Amino acid sequence: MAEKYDHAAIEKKWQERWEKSNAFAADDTSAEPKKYVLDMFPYPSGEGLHVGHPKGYIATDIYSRHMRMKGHNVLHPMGWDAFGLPAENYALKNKIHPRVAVEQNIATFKAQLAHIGFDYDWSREINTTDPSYYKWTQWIFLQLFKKGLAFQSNEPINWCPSCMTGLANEDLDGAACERCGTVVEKKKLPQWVLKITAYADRMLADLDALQWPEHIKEAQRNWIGRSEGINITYEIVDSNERVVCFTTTPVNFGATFIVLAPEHPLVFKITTKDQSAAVVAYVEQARSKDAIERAAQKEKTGVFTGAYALNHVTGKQIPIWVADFALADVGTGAVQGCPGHDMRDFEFAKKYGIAIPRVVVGMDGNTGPIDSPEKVIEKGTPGKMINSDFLDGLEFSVAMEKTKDYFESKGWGKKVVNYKLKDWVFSRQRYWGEPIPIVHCPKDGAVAVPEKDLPVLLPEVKSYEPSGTGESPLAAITDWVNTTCPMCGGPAKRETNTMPQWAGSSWYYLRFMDPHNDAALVGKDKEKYWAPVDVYVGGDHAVRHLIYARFWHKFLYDIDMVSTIEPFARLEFLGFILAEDGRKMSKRYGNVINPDDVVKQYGADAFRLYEMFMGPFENTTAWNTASINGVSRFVERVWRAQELVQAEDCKALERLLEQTVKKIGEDIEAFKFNTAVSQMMILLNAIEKEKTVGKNQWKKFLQLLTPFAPHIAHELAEKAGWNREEWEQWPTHDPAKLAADVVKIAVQINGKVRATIELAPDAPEAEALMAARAAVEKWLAGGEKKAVYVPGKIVNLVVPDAQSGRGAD
RNA sequence: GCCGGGAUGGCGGAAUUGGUAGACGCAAAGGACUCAAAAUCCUUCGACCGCAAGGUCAUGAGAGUUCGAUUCUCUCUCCCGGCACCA
Repeated sequence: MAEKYDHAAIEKKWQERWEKSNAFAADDTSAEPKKYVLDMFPYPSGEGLHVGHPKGYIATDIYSRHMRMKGHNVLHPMGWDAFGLPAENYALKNKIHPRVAVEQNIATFKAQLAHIGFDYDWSREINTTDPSYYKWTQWIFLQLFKKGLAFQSNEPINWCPSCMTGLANEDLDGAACERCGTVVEKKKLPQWVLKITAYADRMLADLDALQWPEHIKEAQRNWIGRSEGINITYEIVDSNERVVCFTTTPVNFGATFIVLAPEHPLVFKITTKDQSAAVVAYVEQARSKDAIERAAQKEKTGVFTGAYALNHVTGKQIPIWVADFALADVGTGAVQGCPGHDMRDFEFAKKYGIAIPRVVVGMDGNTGPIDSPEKVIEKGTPGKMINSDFLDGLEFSVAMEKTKDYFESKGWGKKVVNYKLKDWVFSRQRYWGEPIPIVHCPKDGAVAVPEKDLPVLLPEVKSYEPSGTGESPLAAITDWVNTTCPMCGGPAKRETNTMPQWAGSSWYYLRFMDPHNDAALVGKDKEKYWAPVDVYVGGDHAVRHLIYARFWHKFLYDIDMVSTIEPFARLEFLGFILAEDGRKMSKRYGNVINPDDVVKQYGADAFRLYEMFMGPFENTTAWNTASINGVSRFVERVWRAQELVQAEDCKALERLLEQTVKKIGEDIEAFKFNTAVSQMMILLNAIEKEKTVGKNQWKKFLQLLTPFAPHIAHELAEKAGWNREEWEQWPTHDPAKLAADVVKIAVQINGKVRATIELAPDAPEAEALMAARAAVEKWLAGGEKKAVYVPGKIVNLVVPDAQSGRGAD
């Protein structure tokens, strides 16, 4: 009897050995095919890792170990995304400097990871808060600035009164701060903004070719929110002003009013004296509500400005209203109301007694007045134009295109593409971030810090609490703020805002290719060798990180820093692990499971196998401690099976082994780890049943097991006496050995299985039918109408209905 | 409301993409070993009828296509995710 498997000792032994031999260092020049396998790097929080975090890391570890065994040169690195609010808030709460907090948290995370036996190349470890790293984050900002893609703005931005900082649209959950749930306010602050919208079209178009999950691509498409339409310019009657309305559906023969958002700059310019008091009051009350309150209103409200615009095609004067259902930051902030053909416009017109003409006849053929919501024919539904002069009889959608052309030819409008995506508000009024490398000079304005002076170091400071005034805490450090202008040498002040948490993670995958380069963010040779990331694994971040990184990458491509148009060729989405109670794992609920405890009790190999065996990789699944027993038993049984190894191959195992080699290779490639694990269990079950396994067969089995359970596999291989070259390679399967001599074939009567027979997989039809009929004789008394034979699969005999239902009774 | 993804035993989930539904595992029940327990091993394990042989029903619901549907088509219900007074 072999001794009981001592996972603690054996796992420690191999982890130390791998670390000492630097076993997983990537080679920048190898001629072997390269694979860059990357996890979304973690944010080292104060809570430490819970069992959900390593799930993705285990998957990439399996994938990359598998690739190494197949002879690939693999880059599988790890690093830390450590700037931003969570670290700063943690530091404030615990009264330690964020730098110290981050150091401690990283140490914790790293120790936890070490126990799981990952194959990271730690020589490439990076940390976004390291000056040698953020030097290049700042460098990218400067390039954006030089190309006019980073600019200053005074537009009102989202301000979280609780986090005391401005936020990008991507940082919102609806109208609330994604971090703390506080409803954001609009605040006018001088901001740095990145022109991500300049890349909207390319980010949209290039999605198609990516090997990404459909729901992520869809989320990005929704977020970019492209819509084609036309900006129509209306003359305002008795005024020199004009109002521009954006519409995708110019049903202009039916346009009977215009609505301005309360914040629209024209509101007070065009409001007549009589209406002034009402408009002022309306705008006041609209401003007092936040976006959520406004959207929650059941009824449309609005007030007439007293002004009219001229409808180009009907020649009629149409009233201009102010209403809060028009949103200042959507389109042009002004909408033309076509109440017969838009539900929202209909409600508004109905309430305020505005004309509702019909200009489209829908499928119901109804040509009467549109007097109830059901009769509204909205865009996207089929219909024909009516009461529309030269458009009459045309299909709705065709007429819209024709209208756009017509308006453009008349100079009344201009076709435009509108995006929901807004430019990236890039300033944060907080301490723990990359300083924005800009100097403000009274003479030269905003001046880039010369590249040779990078990084602009984040100054050490005693008090880094947010001021809440819209000024960064850095503004209080006068000897840091006061500097000289790089252009004129005169006195100037540093930019005191910092970059958002998402800056450092927008390009980190490039730094892993060349982490110690002091002359460039990534050397061209290294970039060409490694790019793009072959497989990127992570959850969440469907929009923010993945859209920001794609934006920066495309910009770096444009300035010839990278050679691919997309950073991540393939993305595998990771389903979360919930707590046993079905809730999110959180310190707050006290339901967190620490991987350290699981590894201690069951071992890293069992832990790894369990997380992969839980279900499909992309599924969200609840942790179930009882279920670990299964994989834990599996590990113990593997250990015991070494006693069954004999010199001679076991014939009975041959075909199953071939199938297993094939299946596990395919499953790893496809990220179907759950079925791969189950296949190994099937093979082990067979080995135990046969009570013997050939030494060569055992070797193959261990090779298949290595990516999943590397510790025990290495230990058993060592005990069997194989050296590294001999066994650290992926087994191949022989397709000829996959085919069976005889297969079980189901015999169906009218699609119901009545018997099984054994046949050669390529048995001729006559033979198959004869055997089948013999097996189900009693069902054929009423005759046979038809026979279907699919070799190797099935025989189906069709009999008259009366015979199909009953058996012998 | 629009878009994307789902729904299979007590539970997690399989099913070669139209061919024996429930692989593999958990939990549960019975048995062996043991003074006992743990561990291990053996057996049972979708529902219903039946002593059994066997049969009937069954992949969210309902229709359809097909010799044959968890898989394809349509309608509906519910769940998860993205967007949303988006003009």
